[in-house]
Amino acid sequence: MTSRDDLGQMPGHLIRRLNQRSTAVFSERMKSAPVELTSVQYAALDVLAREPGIDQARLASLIAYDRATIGEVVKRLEKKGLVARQVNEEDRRARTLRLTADGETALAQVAPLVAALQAEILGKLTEAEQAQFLELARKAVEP
Amino acid sequence: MTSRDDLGQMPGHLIRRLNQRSTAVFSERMKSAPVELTSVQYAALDVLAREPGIDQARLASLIAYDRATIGEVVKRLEKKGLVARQVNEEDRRARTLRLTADGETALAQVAPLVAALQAEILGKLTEAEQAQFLELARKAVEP
DNA sequence: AAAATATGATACGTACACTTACCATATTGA
DNA sequence: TCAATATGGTAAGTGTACGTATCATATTTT
Repeated sequence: MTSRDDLGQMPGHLIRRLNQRSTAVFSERMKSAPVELTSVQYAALDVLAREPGIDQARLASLIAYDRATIGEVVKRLEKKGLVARQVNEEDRRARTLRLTADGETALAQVAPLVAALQAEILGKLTEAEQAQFLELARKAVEP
Repeated sequence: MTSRDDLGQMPGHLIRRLNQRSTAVFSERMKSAPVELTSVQYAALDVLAREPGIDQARLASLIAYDRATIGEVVKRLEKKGLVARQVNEEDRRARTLRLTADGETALAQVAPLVAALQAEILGKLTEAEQAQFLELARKAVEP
């Protein structure tokens, strides 16, 4: 019989391992941060800083997440006191999201760390290769 | 103040979205399969077909997963009747893993589907770009 | 051989990630 | 305007994914 394709060569497998490396680097570097955030939590804070007052559905769509997942993430951020949630009086179904003062501080402290760790994720590649990879990745996730 | 890097350009974010796309394609295509497997479950079956009799720790290391996670995955595969687990008499700490007949069948049925869906994950890229991407991804996850 | 150490597996806890179903509120359209 | 539909949020269920602790069994060291 013909042998199946090697798992290790499959896009799906490679991408999963890449993501694994990415989250490992993120949480490792985050250990030395004043506030410990997961990468999703960071993404949420980042978007809320740019677009204060949006609701959860919009937040979810901006960072390409599921509504239910974002609900959980926001709940944890609220519990940590980094995000404030209040009912939108114009549309009582929606909850308006904002960073708290602590949230602003946390984001400001963590942002440089996150920016710095990005290169490390692709640390096995040369600068040119990293640029090339990002180019291809951007194209691959296009809607 | 200087503006933070755009989230959408960050390796970590891009990789996460890629992985999201990958798992979405996988589960979408799997809906029409005779046996519905997750990508991790498939990876486990694939490795067990090549190396019957290995234990969970070795399986975890071969597909680059955490021991605890694989324990759960194997438990579900056992429940589905696709994998058999038995205490290794040479080392009573270890559990020896094997595909059942159903497991062999499931793998044979699903393997072509999985192979076919791989290209779709990178469907936004040309053939040449896909090859280039895989090359870079392989290098990026090197140990 | 007893003590120290290492390793396989599991349990528990935390955090995603998504699906489906459901409730509340808005919007649309007959 | 009132029924049909759409949308925001939550709840429940499934399945990763990993850290830490613990237990059982092996291996190594003294």
